Amino acid sequence: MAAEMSPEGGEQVVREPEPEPVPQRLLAAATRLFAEHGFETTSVQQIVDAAGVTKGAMYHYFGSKDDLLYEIYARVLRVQTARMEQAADSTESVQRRLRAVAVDVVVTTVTHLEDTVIFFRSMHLLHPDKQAEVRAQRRRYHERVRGLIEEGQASGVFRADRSAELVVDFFFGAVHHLGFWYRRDGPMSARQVGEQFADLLLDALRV
Amino acid sequence: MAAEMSPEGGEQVVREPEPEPVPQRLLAAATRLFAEHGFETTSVQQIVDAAGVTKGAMYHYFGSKDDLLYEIYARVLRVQTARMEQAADSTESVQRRLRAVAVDVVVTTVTHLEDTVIFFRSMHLLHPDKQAEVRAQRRRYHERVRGLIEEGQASGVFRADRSAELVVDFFFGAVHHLGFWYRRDGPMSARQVGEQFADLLLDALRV
DNA sequence: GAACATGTACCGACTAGTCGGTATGGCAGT
DNA sequence: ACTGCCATACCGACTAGTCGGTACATGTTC
Repeated sequence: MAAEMSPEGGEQVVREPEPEPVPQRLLAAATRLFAEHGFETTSVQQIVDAAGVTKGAMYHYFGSKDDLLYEIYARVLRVQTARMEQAADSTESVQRRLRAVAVDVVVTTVTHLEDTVIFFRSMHLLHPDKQAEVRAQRRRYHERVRGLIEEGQASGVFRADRSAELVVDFFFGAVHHLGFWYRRDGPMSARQVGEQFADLLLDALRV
Repeated sequence: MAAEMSPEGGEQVVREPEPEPVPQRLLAAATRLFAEHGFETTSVQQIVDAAGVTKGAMYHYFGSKDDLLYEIYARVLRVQTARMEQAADSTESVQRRLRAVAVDVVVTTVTHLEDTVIFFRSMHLLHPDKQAEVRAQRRRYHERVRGLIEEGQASGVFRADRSAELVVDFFFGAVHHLGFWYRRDGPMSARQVGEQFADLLLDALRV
């Protein structure tokens, strides 16, 4: 669509369907280009070209190039917060809940792999205030999962001689690194990777 | 040392000890600044200021700013290759060898945490040829570890219903993510983290 | 021992190009 | 008439890298 709407190609030839609103097109273009080339190797000009608008339009909706990046972070955090509430707050056993959370975070990560790549590669490029905010929200997520493990350890379901803090760091490290190697067209689906990562996590905690 | 030798400060006032050779000083400054601020947010001028030389000197030894980055990658690969040979090629049990490799890669990663941060954050900034070369060498390392796991699975020491490939991805993901959270002045030493990461890996493979 | 040639290790002024962002204005819709 | 949504033209700051130059060390010749 963006290619068809290339400014070089002249007039807008596609009439239906209704084009995506400019802010969403800008975010989609920014996401793809930041994931592929990096935030700083991507110019504003490239983003607006890919979105089929000009810089005036972009600066109408976004205060700065940095705001585009931050908006991607905000989106990731909204998704992860919503899904955490969904997976963790059930009445099932702690093992099932931990497993559900583990599978879900992998599936969500893989579903938004471009966002994941950008998220972990560009943290240092965020304004320090926003970086602190992002880290704090990540921390809360981390603590929710640690709480599940500690709950299981307290009840004897998980072995208690493993640092819950470190297990969470270990697991999330594995998940966040998916951006480096996972291929959507590879042999394993997101779900399969999620199930196996959950198995590995629960194996590590097995009594 | 670098501060004392600041160009703004005028003449070179430090006579002993013999100053580190310029190329090493440039690499040390580049490593610190790339880890702290990112490759592209760091200017050549900042690097040479920190190294106490000028850009002319830098370009005498390095063809480009990109060459500095590549040299950091080459250094990481040299270290990891040497240590792999050391840890993997013993006559001990496969469990002990896998454990030794696991501890070693964590300790090495933490010892060179700045290099790790740069390595995983800047891969996309390498020239495609060099990126392919780096990935190939990483792949060989990955396959060595997978081979250890498969050897253990074949001999019945490790459970065989876990994908060795995925276990390696899982473990290395956790290790490579250390740059995001590990603090040298934190509660755990590199060795302690290494031992616990090794425990988690071997737990996941336990029969 | 001095003079000279050469090579090395730098210095720092400079440049072309690119960048993010701004100011302004036209147009369509209400 | 006003407002929102853009496009266009332009600006100043900054960049990586180049280039002409200097200082010094070393080896050779006389």
